[in-house]
Amino acid sequence: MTKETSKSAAQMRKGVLELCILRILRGGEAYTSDIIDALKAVDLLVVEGTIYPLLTRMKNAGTLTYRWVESPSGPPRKYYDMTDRGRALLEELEATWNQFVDSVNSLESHMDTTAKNAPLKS
Amino acid sequence: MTKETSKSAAQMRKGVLELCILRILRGGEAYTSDIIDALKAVDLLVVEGTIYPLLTRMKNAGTLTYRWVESPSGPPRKYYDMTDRGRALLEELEATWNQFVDSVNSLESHMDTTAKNAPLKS
DNA sequence: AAAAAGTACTATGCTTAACATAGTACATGG
DNA sequence: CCATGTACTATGTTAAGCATAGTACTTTTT
Repeated sequence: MTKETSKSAAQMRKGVLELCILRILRGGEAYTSDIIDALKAVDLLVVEGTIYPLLTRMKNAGTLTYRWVESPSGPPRKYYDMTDRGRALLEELEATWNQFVDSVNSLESHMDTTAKNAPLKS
Repeated sequence: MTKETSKSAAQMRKGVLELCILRILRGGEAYTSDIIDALKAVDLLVVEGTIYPLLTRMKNAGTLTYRWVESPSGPPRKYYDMTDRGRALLEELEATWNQFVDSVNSLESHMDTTAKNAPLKS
């Protein structure tokens, strides 16, 4: 992947991380490292620094809650879970995402949309 | 669509507009209003102000060229076309896009990834 | 018991692309 | 000749991912 496309990839990630987190949490509560690992596994995250503030934003927005759970090794963990508001948002984001993908892919086929206005070659 | 999801939609658009423009131009040269209309038709663009600077960026990056064409009504138009570099970038962005969609959608199914680390309920 | 290492979370600033809005220039029509 | 419409340009704002550094707590090591 070139420098140019990796920049595009970073931009594409914007806006879907929230959806991805909600999708992960649909399977049950998880703590930050679990979420990070799941996202990294599918190359949707580069660094931890991105996810911590996002989880805080989502918690403040009322889409997530967390509870402290003692860890077998290390400091206690925040286990996150969806709220009802989060479940509603997930549904909306699913619809938005599917629409979005359809829109982008629709540009693959009908390339005559612009042809009707094409000028004569000089 | 709520205020929250429309924000997400705006974020999702980031990074794919370049790909979309290249997809549109694959069908042949087009001028800015053609491109804007095509993008608006599939809800991938809100305002013109976004696309003009983007086309300039892409021209400066060497992925696009343009030629002036007299208009039947109004000022002359910039007709854009892909360069060889643009065609190469298009291929890369196609791959990046497909990978990206697969990644996001892969989070739909295996929701047991995190379950193995799930704590006991208190 | 003190030092070292590892884990989990927090805080600050940067970059970039979409958005918003206003403004300029040119051509046609009344 | 002025009004209207079309095409392009310019400037500033916002927001999310990225980069990096730092704090706090726990377990392990010597």
